[in-house]
Amino acid sequence: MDNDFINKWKSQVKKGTLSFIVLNAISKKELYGYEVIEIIKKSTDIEVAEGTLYPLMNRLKKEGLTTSKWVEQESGIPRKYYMLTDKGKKDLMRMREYWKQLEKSINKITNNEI
Amino acid sequence: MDNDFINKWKSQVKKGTLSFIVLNAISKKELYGYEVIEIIKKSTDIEVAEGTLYPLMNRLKKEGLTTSKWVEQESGIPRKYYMLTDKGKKDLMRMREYWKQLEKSINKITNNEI
DNA sequence: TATATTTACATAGTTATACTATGTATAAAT
DNA sequence: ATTTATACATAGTATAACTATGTAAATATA
Repeated sequence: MDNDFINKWKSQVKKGTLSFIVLNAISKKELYGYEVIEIIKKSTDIEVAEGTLYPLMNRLKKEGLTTSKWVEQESGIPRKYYMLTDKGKKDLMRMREYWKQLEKSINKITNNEI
Repeated sequence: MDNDFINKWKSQVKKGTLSFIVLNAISKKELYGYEVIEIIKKSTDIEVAEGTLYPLMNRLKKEGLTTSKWVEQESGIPRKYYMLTDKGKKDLMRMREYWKQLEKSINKITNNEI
Protein backbone atom coordinates (compact mmCIF):
# COMPACT_ATOMS: atom_id res chain seq x y z
CA MET A 1 0.00 0.00 0.00
CA ASP A 2 2.95 2.28 0.63
CA ASN A 3 3.93 3.69 -2.67
CA ASP A 4 1.24 2.45 -4.85
CA PHE A 5 1.88 4.74 -7.78
CA ILE A 6 5.58 3.97 -8.12
CA ASN A 7 4.98 0.22 -7.87
CA LYS A 8 2.27 0.28 -10.48
CA TRP A 9 4.50 2.42 -12.66
CA LYS A 10 7.44 0.02 -12.44
CA SER A 11 5.13 -2.78 -13.46
CA GLN A 12 3.90 -0.78 -16.44
CA VAL A 13 7.45 0.06 -17.52
CA LYS A 14 8.04 -3.66 -17.80
CA LYS A 15 5.37 -3.87 -20.48
CA GLY A 16 7.64 -3.58 -23.44
CA THR A 17 11.00 -3.46 -21.75
CA LEU A 18 10.60 -7.03 -20.57
CA SER A 19 10.19 -8.51 -24.03
CA PHE A 20 13.07 -6.30 -25.18
CA ILE A 21 15.30 -7.59 -22.39
CA VAL A 22 14.35 -11.20 -23.09
CA LEU A 23 15.03 -10.94 -26.82
CA ASN A 24 18.39 -9.35 -26.13
CA ALA A 25 19.23 -12.07 -23.64
CA ILE A 26 18.57 -14.95 -26.04
CA SER A 27 20.14 -13.11 -28.98
CA LYS A 28 23.64 -14.19 -28.08
CA LYS A 29 22.98 -17.63 -26.65
CA GLU A 30 20.12 -20.10 -26.52
CA LEU A 31 18.52 -20.00 -23.10
CA TYR A 32 15.73 -21.89 -21.35
CA GLY A 33 12.94 -20.13 -19.49
CA TYR A 34 14.10 -20.63 -15.97
CA GLU A 35 17.58 -19.50 -16.95
CA VAL A 36 16.20 -16.28 -18.45
CA ILE A 37 14.62 -15.39 -15.11
CA GLU A 38 17.91 -15.92 -13.31
CA ILE A 39 19.93 -13.95 -15.85
CA ILE A 40 17.55 -11.01 -15.74
CA LYS A 41 17.60 -11.04 -11.96
CA LYS A 42 21.38 -11.13 -11.88
CA SER A 43 22.10 -8.58 -14.57
CA THR A 44 19.26 -6.08 -14.09
CA ASP A 45 17.98 -6.79 -10.59
CA ILE A 46 14.48 -7.05 -12.04
CA GLU A 47 12.42 -9.87 -10.57
CA VAL A 48 10.30 -11.61 -13.18
CA ALA A 49 7.72 -14.06 -11.90
CA GLU A 50 7.43 -17.39 -13.68
CA GLY A 51 3.80 -16.61 -14.38
CA THR A 52 5.05 -13.57 -16.28
CA LEU A 53 7.95 -15.14 -18.11
CA TYR A 54 6.46 -18.34 -19.51
CA PRO A 55 3.46 -16.71 -21.16
CA LEU A 56 5.85 -14.11 -22.60
CA MET A 57 8.09 -16.83 -24.05
CA ASN A 58 5.05 -18.47 -25.63
CA ARG A 59 3.89 -15.18 -27.07
CA LEU A 60 7.27 -14.43 -28.63
CA LYS A 61 7.19 -17.83 -30.25
CA LYS A 62 3.63 -17.45 -31.46
CA GLU A 63 4.54 -14.08 -32.98
CA GLY A 64 7.35 -15.74 -34.89
CA LEU A 65 10.30 -14.07 -33.16
CA THR A 66 11.64 -17.22 -31.56
CA THR A 67 11.70 -20.96 -31.91
CA SER A 68 12.30 -23.52 -29.23
CA LYS A 69 13.57 -27.05 -28.76
CA TRP A 70 13.32 -29.44 -25.86
CA VAL A 71 16.61 -30.72 -24.50
CA GLU A 72 16.59 -33.78 -22.29
CA GLN A 73 18.90 -33.70 -19.27
CA GLU A 74 20.92 -36.66 -18.03
CA SER A 75 19.35 -35.81 -14.72
CA GLY A 76 16.43 -33.57 -14.00
CA ILE A 77 13.54 -32.05 -15.91
CA PRO A 78 13.92 -31.40 -19.66
CA ARG A 79 14.60 -27.80 -20.64
CA LYS A 80 12.96 -25.81 -23.37
CA TYR A 81 15.61 -23.71 -25.10
CA TYR A 82 14.67 -20.60 -27.05
CA MET A 83 16.51 -18.90 -29.93
CA LEU A 84 15.76 -16.02 -32.29
CA THR A 85 14.36 -16.55 -35.77
CA ASP A 86 15.40 -14.28 -38.65
CA LYS A 87 12.32 -12.20 -38.01
CA GLY A 88 13.27 -12.07 -34.34
CA LYS A 89 16.72 -10.77 -35.20
CA LYS A 90 15.32 -8.18 -37.55
CA ASP A 91 12.69 -6.99 -35.10
CA LEU A 92 15.23 -6.81 -32.31
CA MET A 93 17.36 -4.48 -34.44
CA ARG A 94 14.41 -2.19 -34.93
CA MET A 95 13.57 -2.29 -31.26
CA ARG A 96 17.13 -1.29 -30.42
CA GLU A 97 16.89 1.70 -32.73
CA TYR A 98 13.60 2.77 -31.22
CA TRP A 99 14.96 2.35 -27.71
CA LYS A 100 18.04 4.45 -28.48
CA GLN A 101 15.76 7.21 -29.75
CA LEU A 102 13.51 6.96 -26.71
CA GLU A 103 16.50 7.12 -24.38
CA LYS A 104 17.63 10.32 -26.06
CA SER A 105 14.16 11.86 -25.89
CA ILE A 106 13.75 11.07 -22.22
CA ASN A 107 17.19 12.36 -21.38
CA LYS A 108 16.33 15.59 -23.15
CA ILE A 109 13.10 15.93 -21.20
CA THR A 110 14.54 15.01 -17.80
CA ASN A 111 17.37 17.49 -18.32
CA ASN A 112 14.96 20.33 -18.93
CA GLU A 113 15.91 20.64 -22.56
CA ILE A 114 12.51 21.20 -24.04
CA MET B 1 -0.88 -5.40 -40.61
CA ASP B 2 2.74 -5.04 -41.71
CA ASN B 3 4.80 -5.15 -38.61
CA ASP B 4 2.32 -5.98 -36.03
CA PHE B 5 4.73 -7.01 -33.32
CA ILE B 6 6.84 -3.86 -33.43
CA ASN B 7 3.78 -1.62 -33.38
CA LYS B 8 2.25 -3.42 -30.45
CA TRP B 9 5.60 -3.27 -28.70
CA LYS B 10 5.95 0.47 -29.18
CA SER B 11 2.50 0.91 -27.71
CA GLN B 12 3.45 -1.22 -24.72
CA VAL B 13 6.66 0.73 -24.16
CA LYS B 14 4.49 3.80 -23.75
CA LYS B 15 2.80 2.21 -20.75
CA GLY B 16 5.04 3.69 -18.15
CA THR B 17 7.24 5.93 -20.25
CA LEU B 18 4.32 8.14 -21.15
CA SER B 19 3.47 9.11 -17.57
CA PHE B 20 7.18 9.61 -16.94
CA ILE B 21 7.48 11.91 -19.93
CA VAL B 22 4.40 13.88 -18.93
CA LEU B 23 5.55 14.37 -15.34
CA ASN B 24 8.94 15.53 -16.56
CA ALA B 25 7.31 17.94 -18.98
CA ILE B 26 5.16 19.67 -16.38
CA SER B 27 7.94 19.62 -13.77
CA LYS B 28 9.54 22.79 -15.06
CA LYS B 29 6.50 24.69 -16.20
CA GLU B 30 2.75 24.45 -15.81
CA LEU B 31 1.23 23.08 -18.99
CA TYR B 32 -2.29 22.42 -20.22
CA GLY B 33 -3.28 19.11 -21.81
CA TYR B 34 -3.29 20.07 -25.42
CA GLU B 35 0.08 21.74 -24.96
CA VAL B 36 1.55 18.55 -23.47
CA ILE B 37 0.61 16.64 -26.61
CA GLU B 38 2.33 19.21 -28.81
CA ILE B 39 5.46 19.34 -26.68
CA ILE B 40 5.82 15.57 -26.62
CA LYS B 41 5.34 15.42 -30.38
CA LYS B 42 7.92 18.13 -30.95
CA SER B 43 10.56 16.94 -28.51
CA THR B 44 10.24 13.16 -28.75
CA ASP B 45 8.38 12.58 -32.00
CA ILE B 46 5.93 10.41 -30.08
CA GLU B 47 2.31 10.93 -31.13
CA VAL B 48 -0.05 10.83 -28.17
CA ALA B 49 -3.76 10.72 -28.96
CA GLU B 50 -6.06 12.99 -26.98
CA GLY B 51 -7.97 9.95 -25.85
CA THR B 52 -4.73 8.73 -24.31
CA LEU B 53 -3.53 11.98 -22.79
CA TYR B 54 -6.62 13.31 -21.03
CA PRO B 55 -7.38 10.15 -19.10
CA LEU B 56 -3.72 10.02 -18.11
CA MET B 57 -3.82 13.60 -16.83
CA ASN B 58 -6.90 12.76 -14.77
CA ARG B 59 -5.24 9.68 -13.37
CA LEU B 60 -2.11 11.55 -12.31
CA LYS B 61 -4.31 14.03 -10.52
CA LYS B 62 -6.41 11.35 -8.86
CA GLU B 63 -3.21 9.66 -7.68
CA GLY B 64 -2.13 12.91 -6.07
CA LEU B 65 0.87 13.67 -8.26
CA THR B 66 -0.57 16.76 -9.86
CA THR B 67 -3.10 19.51 -9.32
CA SER B 68 -4.81 21.61 -11.90
CA LYS B 69 -6.43 24.99 -12.36
CA TRP B 70 -8.67 26.39 -15.06
CA VAL B 71 -7.40 29.50 -16.77
CA GLU B 72 -9.85 31.57 -18.82
CA GLN B 73 -8.56 32.92 -22.11
CA GLU B 74 -9.34 36.41 -23.46
CA SER B 75 -10.31 34.52 -26.56
CA GLY B 76 -10.92 30.84 -27.00
CA ILE B 77 -11.61 27.85 -24.82
CA PRO B 78 -10.42 27.84 -21.18
CA ARG B 79 -7.32 25.83 -20.49
CA LYS B 80 -6.72 23.38 -17.67
CA TYR B 81 -3.16 23.83 -16.42
CA TYR B 82 -1.38 21.05 -14.55
CA MET B 83 1.46 21.28 -12.04
CA LEU B 84 3.26 18.81 -9.74
CA THR B 85 2.36 18.41 -6.09
CA ASP B 86 5.07 17.68 -3.51
CA LYS B 87 4.25 14.00 -3.84
CA GLY B 88 4.52 14.37 -7.60
CA LYS B 89 7.98 15.89 -7.29
CA LYS B 90 9.11 13.17 -4.89
CA ASP B 91 7.74 10.37 -7.05
CA LEU B 92 9.30 11.85 -10.17
CA MET B 93 12.70 11.80 -8.46
CA ARG B 94 12.29 8.12 -7.69
CA MET B 95 11.14 7.42 -11.22
CA ARG B 96 14.23 9.14 -12.57
CA GLU B 97 16.46 6.97 -10.41
CA TYR B 98 14.67 3.83 -11.53
CA TRP B 99 14.89 4.87 -15.17
CA LYS B 100 18.62 5.57 -14.90
CA GLN B 101 19.11 2.10 -13.50
CA LEU B 102 16.97 0.53 -16.20
CA GLU B 103 18.88 2.37 -18.91
CA LYS B 104 22.13 0.98 -17.56
CA SER B 105 20.74 -2.55 -17.37
CA ILE B 106 19.42 -2.48 -20.90
CA ASN B 107 22.63 -1.05 -22.27
CA LYS B 108 24.50 -3.85 -20.57
CA ILE B 109 22.21 -6.44 -22.10
CA THR B 110 22.13 -4.98 -25.61
CA ASN B 111 25.92 -4.75 -25.60
CA ASN B 112 26.27 -8.44 -24.82
CA GLU B 113 27.65 -7.81 -21.39
CA ILE B 114 25.84 -10.49 -19.50
C1' DT C 1 12.94 -41.90 5.92
C1' DA C 2 10.00 -37.95 5.54
C1' DT C 3 9.79 -33.12 4.37
C1' DA C 4 11.19 -28.84 2.38
C1' DT C 5 13.45 -26.50 -1.21
C1' DT C 6 15.03 -25.84 -5.85
C1' DT C 7 14.56 -26.60 -10.59
C1' DA C 8 11.44 -26.38 -14.65
C1' DC C 9 7.43 -26.08 -16.99
C1' DA C 10 2.41 -24.13 -17.48
C1' DT C 11 -2.37 -21.76 -17.25
C1' DA C 12 -6.63 -19.13 -15.51
C1' DG C 13 -8.20 -15.00 -13.85
C1' DT C 14 -7.25 -10.06 -12.49
C1' DT C 15 -5.46 -5.45 -13.05
C1' DA C 16 -3.65 -1.43 -15.28
C1' DT C 17 -3.06 1.43 -19.09
C1' DA C 18 -2.75 2.74 -24.05
C1' DC C 19 -5.73 2.91 -28.15
C1' DT C 20 -10.02 3.70 -31.03
C1' DA C 21 -13.97 5.99 -31.70
C1' DT C 22 -16.83 9.41 -30.56
C1' DG C 23 -18.71 13.76 -28.67
C1' DT C 24 -18.93 18.90 -27.32
C1' DA C 25 -17.63 23.66 -28.11
C1' DT C 26 -15.03 27.91 -29.71
C1' DA C 27 -12.06 30.37 -32.99
C1' DA C 28 -9.62 30.93 -37.14
C1' DA C 29 -8.84 29.95 -41.89
C1' DT C 30 -10.52 28.84 -46.55
C1' DA D 1 -20.50 28.39 -45.32
C1' DT D 2 -17.39 24.84 -44.39
C1' DT D 3 -13.18 23.02 -42.84
C1' DT D 4 -9.41 22.95 -39.69
C1' DA D 5 -7.29 23.80 -35.29
C1' DT D 6 -7.78 24.35 -30.47
C1' DA D 7 -9.32 22.28 -26.04
C1' DC D 8 -11.65 19.39 -23.21
C1' DA D 9 -13.76 14.53 -22.17
C1' DT D 10 -15.53 9.48 -21.93
C1' DA D 11 -16.89 4.55 -23.23
C1' DG D 12 -15.32 0.41 -24.87
C1' DT D 13 -11.38 -2.64 -26.48
C1' DA D 14 -6.81 -4.74 -26.59
C1' DT D 15 -2.52 -5.96 -24.59
C1' DA D 16 0.57 -7.60 -21.28
C1' DA D 17 2.22 -7.97 -16.42
C1' DC D 18 0.78 -9.92 -12.00
C1' DT D 19 -1.32 -13.32 -8.62
C1' DA D 20 -2.44 -17.69 -7.55
C1' DT D 21 -2.21 -22.22 -8.47
C1' DG D 22 -0.74 -26.72 -10.36
C1' DT D 23 2.50 -30.62 -11.97
C1' DA D 24 6.79 -33.12 -11.54
C1' DA D 25 11.69 -34.38 -10.70
C1' DA D 26 15.93 -33.82 -8.01
C1' DT D 27 18.38 -32.37 -4.06
C1' DA D 28 19.03 -30.85 0.60
C1' DT D 29 17.67 -31.09 5.36
C1' DA D 30 15.68 -32.64 9.63
